[in-house]
Amino acid sequence: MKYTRLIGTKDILPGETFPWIALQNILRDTSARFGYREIITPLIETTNLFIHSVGDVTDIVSKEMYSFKDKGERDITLKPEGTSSVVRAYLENHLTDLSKPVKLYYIDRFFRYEKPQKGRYREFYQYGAECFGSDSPAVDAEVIQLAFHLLMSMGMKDLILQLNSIGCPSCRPQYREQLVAFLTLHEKDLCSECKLRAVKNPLRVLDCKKECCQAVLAGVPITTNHLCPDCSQHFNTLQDLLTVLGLPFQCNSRLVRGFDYYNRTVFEISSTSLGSQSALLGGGRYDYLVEMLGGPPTPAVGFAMGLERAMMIIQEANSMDFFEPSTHLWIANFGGITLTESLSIANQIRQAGIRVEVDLEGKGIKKSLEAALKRGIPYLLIIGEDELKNRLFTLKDLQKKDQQSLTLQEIIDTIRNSQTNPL
RNA sequence: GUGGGUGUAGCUCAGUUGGUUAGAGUACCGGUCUGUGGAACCGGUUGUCGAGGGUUCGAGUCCCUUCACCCACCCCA
Repeated sequence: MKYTRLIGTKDILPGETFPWIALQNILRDTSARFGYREIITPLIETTNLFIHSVGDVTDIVSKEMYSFKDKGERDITLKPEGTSSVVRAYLENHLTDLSKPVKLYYIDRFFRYEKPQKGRYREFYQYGAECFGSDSPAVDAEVIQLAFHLLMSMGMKDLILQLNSIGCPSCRPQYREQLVAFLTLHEKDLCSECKLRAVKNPLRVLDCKKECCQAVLAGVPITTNHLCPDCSQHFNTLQDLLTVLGLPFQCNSRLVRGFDYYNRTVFEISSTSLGSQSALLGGGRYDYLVEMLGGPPTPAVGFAMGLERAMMIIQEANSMDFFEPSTHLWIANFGGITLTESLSIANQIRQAGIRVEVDLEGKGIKKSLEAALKRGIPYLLIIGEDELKNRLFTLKDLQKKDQQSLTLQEIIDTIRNSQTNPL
C-alpha cells in the first residue's frame, strides 16, 4: 500500500457516516432544548492560547500538541481542546455583550499526539457545552442536567456521575499548602512521577492510580474540608439541586481535572460498560479563564464529551435507530436512446424527491435486476423501446414481485405512497 | 513514553519437521444471457506472505531489527 492513513486517524466509511450524523442531530437537538447555540471556531489557533489557558505543566500542552510554524513564522497549534477557542471567540467577537448567561456548544475535531488505543485517536471528535456569565450553582446543575439528557438521548445506561469541588483562589492556596506539606512528609512513598507532581501540580497527585500513592492518599487532606464559606455553600447548593433533579451522583474528593483553568465544581460521567477508557464526559467550572485571556471577570461552566467512545457504546448497545437514505428506484435500460431517455426520466422523477439511480452501462434487465436486488432497492423501472413508444413504463415492485405498466406520474405516486424506505 | 498480543488476496482464513510455480471460501469483473428474480455453471483480476536484514542449496515457516494494528499502563474525552 503506497499511502496509508496516519497513525491515530480513522476513515469514516459509507454505512458509518450516517450513525455519526444521527448522533450529531441528537446533540444539536438536545442542546437547542436547553437554549444552547452552536459555535464553530477554526481548527488552528496560536500556540500561546493553549499554553496560557490549559497550562504549560499539563501533559496536553507539554507533550501532546500538534504545533508547527507556518510560512509566516507564526506558532500555530491544531486545537487539542475546545474551551480555549470558545473563550477566545467569545471575547474577540464581543459575545460579552449578549444577555447573560451566554450558552454555547460545539461539535468539532481535535488533535492530540497520544498513543492510540480503544476509543482514543490522535484526531478525535468532541461535543462541548460552555455557559458564560453566571456563578449560580443552578448553572452547574443545568449543565450536568444537559450532560445526562444527552447521554440518555443516546440510549445510554450504567452512567456514574462523580462530583467534587476544588475551591477557588481564596481557599485553594491554603489547601494546596496543606496538601504539599502532607505530600512532602510522605515523599519517599510516592511514585516517581508523583514526586515531580507534588512540586509542579500537587492536585494531580490525588488521582494517581499507583498502589503506592493510593496507600499514601488514604490520609490525605480532602479538598471539600478546606473550602471557604462561599465555595462550601456553592457546592452544597449544587448537591441539593442535583438531588431535587433526581440526578444521581457520588462525591469523590480525589477527582481533579487535567487542565489548570478549573475551579470549584469539577465532574466526570463514566460508563461501566466501557473498559479502561470509561470516561465519557468531563467538565467543571472555570470562573477565571475569561479574565486570564484578557476579558472581563466572567464566571463560566462547561464540559466536553468524546464522541468516539459515545459511538462505541451506542453501537454495542444498539440503542439508536439509524436510517440511512437509500435508493428507491433503479432504472434498467438497453443503452443507446433508452439510456439517454433513462437519464432524462430519472431527473424528472428526482424532482418529486425520489432517490433514483440509472444503469449507466445499459446492460439490460437481467443485470439491472441483479444490481437492484443486491443493493436492496425496492423498485425497478424498465425503459426500453417498447415503453418509449407510448410513454408507458414497466415498474416492478421487487418486494411484492409484481409489475405494471404506468405513466410517469403514476410511477411517482406509487413510490411516494409506498411505506418502504420513506422519503 | 512502557509492557503484552497479532500481521498470508478487498474480507474470513488454510499453508505439515524449512522443499518446486502460495491456496480455499467470499467479494468483485466477464461469459453462458440484447426484455424479467437474488440461482447455477464456466472464466478472470488481486498478494513485494507488513517492511528490512540474516542463517540456508532452499524461508510464508528459523533468527535479528523495524513498522502498523489491537489490548493494557500513562494521560485524557
